[in-house]
Amino acid sequence: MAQVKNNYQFEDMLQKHNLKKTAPRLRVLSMMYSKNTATSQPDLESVMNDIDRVTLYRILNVFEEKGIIHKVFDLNGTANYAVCHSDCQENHHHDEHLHFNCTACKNVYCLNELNIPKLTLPAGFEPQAFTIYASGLCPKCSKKGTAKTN
Amino acid sequence: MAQVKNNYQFEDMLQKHNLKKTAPRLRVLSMMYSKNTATSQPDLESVMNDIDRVTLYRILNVFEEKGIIHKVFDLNGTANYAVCHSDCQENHHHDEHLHFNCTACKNVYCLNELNIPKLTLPAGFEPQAFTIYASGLCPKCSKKGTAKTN
DNA sequence: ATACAAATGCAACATTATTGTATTTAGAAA
DNA sequence: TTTCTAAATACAATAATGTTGCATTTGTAT
Repeated sequence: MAQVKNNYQFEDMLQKHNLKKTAPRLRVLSMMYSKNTATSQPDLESVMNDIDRVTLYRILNVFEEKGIIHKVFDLNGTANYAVCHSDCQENHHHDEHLHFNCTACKNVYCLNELNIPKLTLPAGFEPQAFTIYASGLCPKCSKKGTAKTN
Repeated sequence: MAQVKNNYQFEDMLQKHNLKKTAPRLRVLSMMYSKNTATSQPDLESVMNDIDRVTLYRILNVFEEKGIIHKVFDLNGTANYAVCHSDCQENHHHDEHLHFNCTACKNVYCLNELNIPKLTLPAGFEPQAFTIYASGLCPKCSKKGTAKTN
């Protein structure tokens, strides 16, 4: 489920990160916290179409720097943005979770719960971060496909 | 090491996929087979700067459709292209390997050898493909960083 | 209430990708 | 070899995405 927060909490978040409480920022926050999937850049732009495109880019950038959201590219290379779970810090993201890209509805899910197995790389490679992408059908779409009715 | 092939083999590859043997296609093939890393779209364009940009896009697209190369987005969302290993077929890629993106030299390595552990997703998710990204230092760059001299 | 830094809005521009069409070319057929 | 045709390339135009600089507005500390 989506993380439910009210406007006061969003204002607190901004204050905590030394960001001014502005209407565009609050709207972006509340939009992203109302969903349990990442939002694509095109979607964000069309939903927030009265906010200047450049402003939106800048809001997303500061939010990412501050560890409020993280950026993830879907299988088409399109930027998607999702709220970070609690333990992200400024300039140090803990987004080593699995990103699931549904091939039907195109939604990107962040599966935080999943623990990523440790991988051993060939000699010489010094990995610092991992991200796993899976594609296929999400619960909603797989249900549709196999359901007797509909 | 890079897979070494000569021009005759490239011509065979094209013929096998019912593609005409043209100079631009052969040049793209030989360029990509000469490297052991993926090539970014910007790099491709600057190296192949006398081939029309649109032609390059179309060549990359058919090669991908035919299973000759695969596209991988690096951590910045930039498209990178790499030759597929043997068992890729038309419209059915087997690129479930690990992509290693070096944070220093920006190169993307396809680590085919590595076997990907099976992951269990939350109920309802029906994964069809996995890709793992790792970022960090590649052998060349990690050596540079720790070397006494240089 | 004022002042100032920060944020927004706007204009211009850069890069990456797509579509349509005329021209050229590879390869098959005569 | 020459001719023919579908395929491939080149070129022009446009769309989508992302960036930079600067003037204006706004949040907030004083």
